[in-house]
Amino acid sequence: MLPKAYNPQDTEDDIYKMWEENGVFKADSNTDKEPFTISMPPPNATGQLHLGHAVMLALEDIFIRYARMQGKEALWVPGTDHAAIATENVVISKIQKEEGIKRPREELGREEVLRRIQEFVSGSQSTIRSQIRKMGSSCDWSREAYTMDPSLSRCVNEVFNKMYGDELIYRGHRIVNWDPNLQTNVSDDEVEYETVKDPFYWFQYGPFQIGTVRPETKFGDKYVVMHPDDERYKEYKHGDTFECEWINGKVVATVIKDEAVDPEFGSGVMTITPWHDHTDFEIAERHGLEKQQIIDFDGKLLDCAYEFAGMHIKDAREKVIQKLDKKGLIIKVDESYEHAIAVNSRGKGKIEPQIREQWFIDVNRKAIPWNSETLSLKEVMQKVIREKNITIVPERFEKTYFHWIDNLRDWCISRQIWWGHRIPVWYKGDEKYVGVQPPDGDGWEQDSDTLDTWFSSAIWTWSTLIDKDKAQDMSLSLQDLLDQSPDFQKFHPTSVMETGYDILFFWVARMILMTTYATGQIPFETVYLHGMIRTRDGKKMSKSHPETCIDPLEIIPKYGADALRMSMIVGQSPGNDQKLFEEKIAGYRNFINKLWNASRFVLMQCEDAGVDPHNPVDSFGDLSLADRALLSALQDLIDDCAKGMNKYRLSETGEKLYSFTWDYFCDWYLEISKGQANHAVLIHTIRTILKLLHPYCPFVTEELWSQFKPLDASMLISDVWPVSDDSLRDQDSFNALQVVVDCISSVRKLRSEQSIEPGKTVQVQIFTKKFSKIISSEASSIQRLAKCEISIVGSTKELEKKNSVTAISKDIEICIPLEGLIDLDKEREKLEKEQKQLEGFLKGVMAKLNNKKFVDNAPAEVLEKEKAKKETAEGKLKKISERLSAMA
RNA sequence: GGGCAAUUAGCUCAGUUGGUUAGAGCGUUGCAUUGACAUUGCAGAGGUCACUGGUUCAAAUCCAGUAUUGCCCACCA
Repeated sequence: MLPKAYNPQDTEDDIYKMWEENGVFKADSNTDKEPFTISMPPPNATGQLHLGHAVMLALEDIFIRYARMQGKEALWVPGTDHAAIATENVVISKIQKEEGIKRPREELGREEVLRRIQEFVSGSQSTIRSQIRKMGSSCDWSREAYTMDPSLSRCVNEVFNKMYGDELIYRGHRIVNWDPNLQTNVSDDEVEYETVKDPFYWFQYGPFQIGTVRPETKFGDKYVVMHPDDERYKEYKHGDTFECEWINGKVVATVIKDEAVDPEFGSGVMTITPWHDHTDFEIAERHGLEKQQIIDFDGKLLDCAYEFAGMHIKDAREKVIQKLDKKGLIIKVDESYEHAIAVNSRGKGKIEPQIREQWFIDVNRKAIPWNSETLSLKEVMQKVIREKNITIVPERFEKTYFHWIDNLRDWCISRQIWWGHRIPVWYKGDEKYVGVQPPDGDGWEQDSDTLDTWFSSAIWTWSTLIDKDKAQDMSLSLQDLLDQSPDFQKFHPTSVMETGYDILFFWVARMILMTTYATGQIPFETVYLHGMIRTRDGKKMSKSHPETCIDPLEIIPKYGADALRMSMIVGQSPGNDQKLFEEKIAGYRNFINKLWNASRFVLMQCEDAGVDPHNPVDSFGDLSLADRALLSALQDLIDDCAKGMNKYRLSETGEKLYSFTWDYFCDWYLEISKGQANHAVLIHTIRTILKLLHPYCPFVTEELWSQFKPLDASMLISDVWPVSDDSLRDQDSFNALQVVVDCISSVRKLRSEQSIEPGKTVQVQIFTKKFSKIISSEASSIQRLAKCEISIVGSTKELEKKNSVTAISKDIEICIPLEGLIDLDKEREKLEKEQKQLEGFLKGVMAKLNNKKFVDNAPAEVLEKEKAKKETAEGKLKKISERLSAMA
């Protein structure tokens, strides 16, 4: 016998082990079955699973389990990401903290640092692996991948090489977002802005007044820029020069007219620092101006600052101001100026733009053959979405996506860190070699930079499917590798890319770009974007607020993975954030337990009746009204689930399953069936519910399945998804049961209104013509559940006199009118109103159906629906007019 | 500055091409409960669907505007 309450801790690990040992997660590339593939967004190999991962794992596992039960060849590829900057950052500061080494890179050297990082990553990976298992994720561990695996690294180099060959990758001196703390540059997308308050200084610069928050960068300024249409500065011509007193003596300045200057801001004149500012850089490029480096890569001032040289910019500001003030060049200071400063999203170091030689991907060069055209990467990215080759759920993110592409600049892919894929370019003197492998001969030195971590992530859907042995054969080209990898051939393109909307740009857009370019295949059919999980106050969950922060590793032992999964799925709609708190999880724990106990009850019933719950259900025998209604509702549930799952409406489907199981099956059917159970119906229904619920809560359903599975069946995870059976559909019985339900609840209500003692049986007269048959056949159930004795009175005459629901005597006799007790005027009014509405409705539907454009364009399904609407409305209308004329 | 969204019960949220009386969970109130389950059951209270107009036989749903909140992108020295 099962224990009274479900304890997930007793079962979950064993069940996962059973699945894994039986190889049910493992997909076969050599099969005729339709493939269904998901590439798991690889967690960073830096730490622990958090709720963001948990929601991702839950969603994807539901998709995968559903597909698997539908008989598809379901493959879910797990893996981890080396997370270049994030990981290096974590390990470096760990070394600094734990070993007191101030500059680990300098002191330990490249090899040792990489070894330390690798060590850290290995530990982290095994933690993550076990955490993914805890969630019940049915991913194919035999195909586990890591962005730094040899075969994946090979793909990285192949793609780099191909792009270089197509002149889509170039090296150039550009202004980049330099982080002096981490000694690397970061991409535009990794830059965040923080609002700070800084004094805003006004200086006299020759005849002009200029404003700045950063006087410490102004040493080299020798251009003044203004808008060409600015009337105030008409007298100054582009190219005019003048001499003026500045920080370190006199300088010669040149007037530049450029439209980038906003005449409304400040005095409409500014000086520029092209080496350290994006806008200034662009202005300087346009006019061919000199660029001078003022700040070095550590954030210290260079020689051009004379007496300030070597000083950190943080300290220089005050000193520079003092000097300018002495010279009388400061006009005024605005102390409460607010502006945004750029920081690195990794580590929050302040960004100091610098000009450096970097590797870029050219997003505008037309180099990709596409049908009959040649497109740029940007255009490819736009095209696949515009032409609906990929569906984004929810759709509105398409707009955000296009907006991002419109603003997209060339992608800087080189990073000055050590952890990651080293750029596959080698130098010897002035010679340069680009290739997948190092060049032959001595004296070649590889580029010291590594690639942006998103470069390898961008090919994740397919680099993980490349045959590992084939990848060692260097004689094969990239195309050969693709052609000769069975997994790639079978499982790519993938079916769904499920991830958080926050990495739509970082990752999803780049996968579309890189994969479509490199393989000619669009990486996925659907992008499903989930929202962030927030605390009850709507704040981001972060480790700094442990009191409101929910840690899946604490929740799972307490409530079970199933409950956690359901609490994250139900109530979450794609693309929207959700608030999660413990009470909600407890609610689903209760649901799991309810399912458990319902099963326990059914098992008891079977035992009492000597029925083996493993029996096959071939026929149901005699069906009661309740049985027929239940089976009918079950068919609708099966259809709703399939529909909901196919449309990725997981929240709605989960809710339906919840309410069917609890409200209908447990609270009604099981109550009614007490004493007169149809075991075949009970077993069939439980089995169906377990199947439908399996994707949502795999552990408890698998555990219960072992109690109910037919003798020849195996594990639930690999069982077949239910299909509805129209012969079991019985709308009349379903409606009739509603009458019985109404009847019981009316009696209960009256009992409570009349304050009748709970134990006491009451007599109830039910006046009804239409439902007398149903009620008499279900009399025993009603009497038992409502604790009453009923008598059915066929005539309504007697009741009409009373004209209301009445307790004739306080505790003896109660009348329940179900029909026949009608206020004629009210009824007529109601009917007329309904008639009017229906007529209007019909008019609308007819207009649609007569509209040729609609009929021609609408999908068959929609058309059917409209026709059905029309028919039901017509039927209703007919009935109403019949009733109305009968009343008259 | 540009864009995207949200506003529904005390709280958290569903509500999909406009269609009966706007739903759920939690909380709350009353009652019940000794054989599936107190991780329970039954019943109830609680809503001007942010506001103002418009379209329609019919609007939480579509349109316009207003207010508040959140997010994304860009960024001005």
